[in-house]
Amino acid sequence: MANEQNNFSEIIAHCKEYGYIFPSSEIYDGLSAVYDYGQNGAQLKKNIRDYWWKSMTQLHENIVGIDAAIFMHPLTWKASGHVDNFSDPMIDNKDSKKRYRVDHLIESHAEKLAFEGKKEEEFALLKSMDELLSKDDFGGLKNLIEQNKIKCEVSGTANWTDIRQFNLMFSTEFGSSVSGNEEDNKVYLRPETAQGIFVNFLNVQKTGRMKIPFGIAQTGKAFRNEIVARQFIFRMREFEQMEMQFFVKPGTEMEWYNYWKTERLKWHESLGIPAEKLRYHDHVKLAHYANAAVDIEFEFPFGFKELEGIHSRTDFDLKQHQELSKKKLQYFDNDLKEDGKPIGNYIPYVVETSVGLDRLFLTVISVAYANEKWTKEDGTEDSRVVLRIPAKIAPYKLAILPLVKKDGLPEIAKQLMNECKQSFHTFYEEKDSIGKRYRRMDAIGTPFCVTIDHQTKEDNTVTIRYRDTMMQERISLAEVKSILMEKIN
RNA sequence: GCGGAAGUAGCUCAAUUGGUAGAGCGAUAGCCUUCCAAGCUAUAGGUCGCGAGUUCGAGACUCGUCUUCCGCUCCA
Repeated sequence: MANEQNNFSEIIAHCKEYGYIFPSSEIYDGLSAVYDYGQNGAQLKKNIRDYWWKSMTQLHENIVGIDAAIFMHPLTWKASGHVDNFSDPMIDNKDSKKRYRVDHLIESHAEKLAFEGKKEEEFALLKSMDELLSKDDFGGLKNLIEQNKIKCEVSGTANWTDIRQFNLMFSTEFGSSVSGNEEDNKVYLRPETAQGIFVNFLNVQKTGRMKIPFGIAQTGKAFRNEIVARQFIFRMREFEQMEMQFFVKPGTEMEWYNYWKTERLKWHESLGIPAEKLRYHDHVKLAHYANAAVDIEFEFPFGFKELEGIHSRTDFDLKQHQELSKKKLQYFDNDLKEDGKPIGNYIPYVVETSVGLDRLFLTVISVAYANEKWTKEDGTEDSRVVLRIPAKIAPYKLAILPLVKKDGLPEIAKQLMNECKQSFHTFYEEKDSIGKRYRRMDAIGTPFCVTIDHQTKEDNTVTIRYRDTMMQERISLAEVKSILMEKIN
């Protein structure tokens, strides 16, 4: 356990040291639970995102991608339940440090009153609570708690903090003109990308002439005000999701749920994530919108945690949006029933796959990172830190290294670089000994190095060196590009 | 938010009882040319997290503050 913790700090340090991830606004001491991706991190993140996008849209002809705005009409979040379900007032007991939802605390006291036969007091308490809650009168609620001498079950004291509201969503002001009422201008930064897909369901279905079943994919930033946000990029306030909502005929949702459940696990394995580090975790307690839900969990250095969620969301979202927008969000199914007539209108059911891009990034890095030590043939110790990132998503695909920086070797190397850089990301380096340069490429996860030496000038061959095995072999200079193209696809 | 620990160069860490900051690695430039880090030379880089106080004098002592890490609390 201590070892794993250690390993995790090593990974975090490595990410910073080699341009993968920096704490946000670091020169100002950072901003809690916000991180920036550096030169190598941004490239890796983009490669993962592209890989996902391609596997969703290009490899499934019935899935298309969109890019909806982060700002959405405020009613969106009323419809989704985010406004009402996730902004409960909370209160802490100063002695036990235990935190309660204010309504839960008062309700459990009311139950106690009922148990004692004090029906009238119970009724009065609940009535005043509802009134105060609807007015957001936190001072009044605290008075109510104090008047009723409601105590913490753990500490047994009535030593309470002030009531505070924890909002899941970030809000900001919309429009440059200021109305008298702040609420009029209030918009939220989306806490999930899914709603951008739901509100565009009809636009995409009609303009793309999509037939059910079909999917809409999207990647993008989302924002959540987590109460506690730690564990590096695992839980951030600003993060990126990769979501696909799959619209199906009601009654067929379990079939598709199971399809995506296996499909998504296979996809993660295709990224080189070992099967034994992945597992399903079925939700027993379901969210208000779902009739089935499973997480794909990955064994992070700090334990098995959610990487991707697959939810059968029923017709909850479309139905809600239909109700609040007063627009019909239905699909006319022209497939024929047994009686020869079309099936007709219905609100589709939705199966969602939703993976955190940052979590996937951390997964890839966790799997890739290795601090290796071994004994050389002459008996001395040797070591290296290597990121075994799969070639298809590695930031740099190839490093081109002249063995020495004279005798015309850099010229040959640069010519090769010009030939390759249109096709894939290459890195050129002529400083320091060749071994040191190999180590540097290991540390940032470059899968292949090609070294130009004096023999190159004689027979047009170069050494290709493999990051994972440290093996090397001679190949033709002319074939470098085509060999690389083959290896990274 | 609470409790504990820690903040000195890019990284890892030093600096005797308070006397105006050092090393290794790394980086940069040059030398050497050698297919798996740790050869030679030179250079750069720190108002010791920030603010105040005590003192002739503070990296060190006191208070405050910020940040990070660990634990608890919360998490659709």
